[in-house]
Amino acid sequence: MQVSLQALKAFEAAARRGSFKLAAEELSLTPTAISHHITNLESRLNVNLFHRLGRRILLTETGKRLAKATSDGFRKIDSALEEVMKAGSVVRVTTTSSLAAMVLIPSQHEFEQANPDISMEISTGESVDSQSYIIPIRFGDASLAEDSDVIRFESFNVFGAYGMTPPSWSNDPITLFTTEWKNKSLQDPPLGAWLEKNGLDGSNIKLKKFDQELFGIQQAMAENGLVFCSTTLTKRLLKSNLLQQFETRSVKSDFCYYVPNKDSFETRSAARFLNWIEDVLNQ
Amino acid sequence: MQVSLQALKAFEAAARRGSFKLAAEELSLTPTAISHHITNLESRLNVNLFHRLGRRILLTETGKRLAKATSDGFRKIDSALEEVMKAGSVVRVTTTSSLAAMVLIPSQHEFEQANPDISMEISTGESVDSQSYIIPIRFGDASLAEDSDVIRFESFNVFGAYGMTPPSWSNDPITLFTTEWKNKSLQDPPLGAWLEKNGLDGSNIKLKKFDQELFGIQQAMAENGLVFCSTTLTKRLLKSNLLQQFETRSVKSDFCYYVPNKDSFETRSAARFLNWIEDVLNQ
DNA sequence: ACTTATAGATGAGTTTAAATCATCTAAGAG
DNA sequence: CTCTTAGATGATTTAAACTCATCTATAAGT
Repeated sequence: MQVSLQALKAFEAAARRGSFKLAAEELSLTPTAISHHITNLESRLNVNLFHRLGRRILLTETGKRLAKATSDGFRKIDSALEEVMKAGSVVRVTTTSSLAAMVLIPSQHEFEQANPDISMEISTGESVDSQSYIIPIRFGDASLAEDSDVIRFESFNVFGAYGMTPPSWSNDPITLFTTEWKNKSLQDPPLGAWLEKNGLDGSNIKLKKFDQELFGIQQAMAENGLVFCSTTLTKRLLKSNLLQQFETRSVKSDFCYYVPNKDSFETRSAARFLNWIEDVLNQ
Repeated sequence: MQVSLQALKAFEAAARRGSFKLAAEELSLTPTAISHHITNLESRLNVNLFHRLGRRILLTETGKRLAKATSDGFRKIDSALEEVMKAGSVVRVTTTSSLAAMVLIPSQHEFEQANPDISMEISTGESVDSQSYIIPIRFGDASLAEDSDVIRFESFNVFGAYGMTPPSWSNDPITLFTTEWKNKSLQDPPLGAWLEKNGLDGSNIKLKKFDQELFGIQQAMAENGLVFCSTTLTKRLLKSNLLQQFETRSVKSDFCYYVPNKDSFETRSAARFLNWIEDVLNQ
């Protein structure tokens, strides 16, 4: 034996607003609808929930008790719904500063245009958040990550400012920016492998190291030297003629970007984001 | 931007029961209805609430959170509804032992037959209950009660066992049972006024007092004497030929039965009961 | 005192959400 | 391998929810 949830919703709003008219406005209904709901509810429950005082209404004691309970109950439900709906309409990503700057932020607009019902929030760092809705894109050793969690295997190459004269790999001294990872458990970038693959002895290379690839890229763009870094991070810059690649060949590495427990995200927007970012990184 | 409350109800039941089929049974719907509700809710919220494992379902973490909130919310609402519905379908009356025994209990069945959707609960004593649903019928001085609260003005007379020889008011000694109220603030029953009205000097009357009119009535029925008491309490007994009234005339009194704040009861059943009891007492 | 405006009440008719029906798939049980 | 069963899906039906039109009784304005 049930009562109408719509009627309870109407009653709760009328109780809280003290007016059928205001309740109707709040719920986008007519005052007639509210009046019918309240009257039917009172018949159903065999009680008076409101005193009718001319054209004003006043909750009875019984009405007050029911109003408090329904208000508390609906608020609890609405709060949870809001959280779930927010999770379902916002993608929250946390990642390294370099990936954020070079890939995510520049293509955020593209994602949001393709998914108008989802917005993206990007943060950097490795803060642990209790909410399971945050998608962490981590940089690390592919051999230690689950295969299914890897979204990009990294390759490395040397890049220089657009328009600069290609370097003479065997004559003049060359300033080369590279990275010393903050995370000391990671191996160095594969510069040795790159030299070998390109048949270079590197004797004229003067290394300068930053703790973020981003900084080396910025120096290269300023024509202060060359940068040895991830092809992932430079892809967009190459297309935009802000950096150039030389005749050298990139080398694969053991580094990767991965999302721990990638398959555990339950929102539709998380799934769509992950599909999209894999496409962006690997096309 | 709303979600269907029906859908939330369906979801909560499915989450709690772990089965669309069991949820359907609980809500008197088809499993199809549950399936549609859940699917629409997931689309609306942009999340997966259940893992579908063949023909079994398993809540996701998001589903678990929403299930807890909706369960808590609906439970709060259902508890309040249950209390209100109970109040709307049960009339609780507390009154004196005499009125209960002589009027309420004997006619309870009549009330319940006339109002099949309401049941009556009768208690005695003057216990104060925090619930406002208990209707207290009190005995007292009419001059101290609100006019609108009075449901019966009391009259008194003398009664004897059915079939006994009418007494000779001036010759043989007469044992007369009367009442000494527990409530000392009340005046004695109006025996003096009755004697005067009936032109009797009462010199052959031997008074015996109980603290409840009920006891005097019982003694009179056992032919152990006569009883001077309320005409309200004896009406049914006269009709049932269990007591008889003599040629004497009843006297009005300042005593009454009243219901404090009679107009404040908000349940339909309280209203119906009060109308009914006034009819019973005054016809 | 009269007129106008307004909030709630009520019955009838319309609209839309909710539900069922029919059919299917894929698993679990015998 | 066969049968049973729980959930999925699209089409149709049903009933709840809502609006419309009209009314009443008050509150406010003149």
